[in-house]
Amino acid sequence: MNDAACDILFVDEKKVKAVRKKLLANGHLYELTETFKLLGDPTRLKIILALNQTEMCGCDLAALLGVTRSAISHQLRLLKNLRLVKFRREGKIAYYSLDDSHISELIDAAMEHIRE
Amino acid sequence: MNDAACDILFVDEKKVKAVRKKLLANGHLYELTETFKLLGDPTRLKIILALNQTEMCGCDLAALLGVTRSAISHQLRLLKNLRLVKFRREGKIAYYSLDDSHISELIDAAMEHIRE
DNA sequence: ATTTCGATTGAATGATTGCTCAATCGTTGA
DNA sequence: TCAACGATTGAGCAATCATTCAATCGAAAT
Repeated sequence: MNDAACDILFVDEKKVKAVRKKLLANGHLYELTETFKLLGDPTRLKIILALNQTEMCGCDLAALLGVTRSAISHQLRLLKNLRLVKFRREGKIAYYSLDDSHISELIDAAMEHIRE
Repeated sequence: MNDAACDILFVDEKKVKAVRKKLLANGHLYELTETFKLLGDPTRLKIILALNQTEMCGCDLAALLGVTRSAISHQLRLLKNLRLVKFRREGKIAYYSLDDSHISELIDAAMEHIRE
């Protein structure tokens, strides 16, 4: 009847405490989640995969993905914040590219899982 | 004034077409996105990290993360669908564990990126 | 059989989010 | 100095999503 009592009574407390301790020992839990979250959107993932081939400007990316430049810009800001992409400015045009070689390894690892 | 005209006029069409072709050559784009999306939620990621340590039942996970068993069950269903976790039933209790060794490699790769 | 209890499911809801539109910024060239 | 144009930003909207509650299922024990 009392859920709290149930939890306290039947949970393997020792196991839970040990797992929680190790879980909290990872100080990068938040960044880890945010990184995966960024990759977990079709538009952003396509941006990443495109930039993994070659650097592109916002206008190119908008044309490639069929969305407005504004949408691309919003997403690129998020990707920049987590240092997934960087950019260089050439006159009016900003050319984007991947910031970190680890990212393609990350994607390769995910592909390995999908291929089962 | 006409955005469409702008896009057609100033985009590096050749580059965009080449990138698009390679992008479409990856037939697992959808699954790739869904996999990252699943990892990009704090509750689900903690479930994965916990199960990476040891198998646990739903009740343990609920106690560990401080949410209802129902919430855990909903998330586990998603994780099962994409074959990220599996389970064995022992009487009334279902014990969950990771389905695939690639997942911890995936997380390691993400940690590499975060550590910059 | 009936009770127990963990697991599951569906509906409802509050929060998050990805997009577009409109306005503005910054750099270039006339 | 002004016009052009790609990039950026903020507001608003529609859609998605994570959670809880309540009800049900299924296995085990009495």
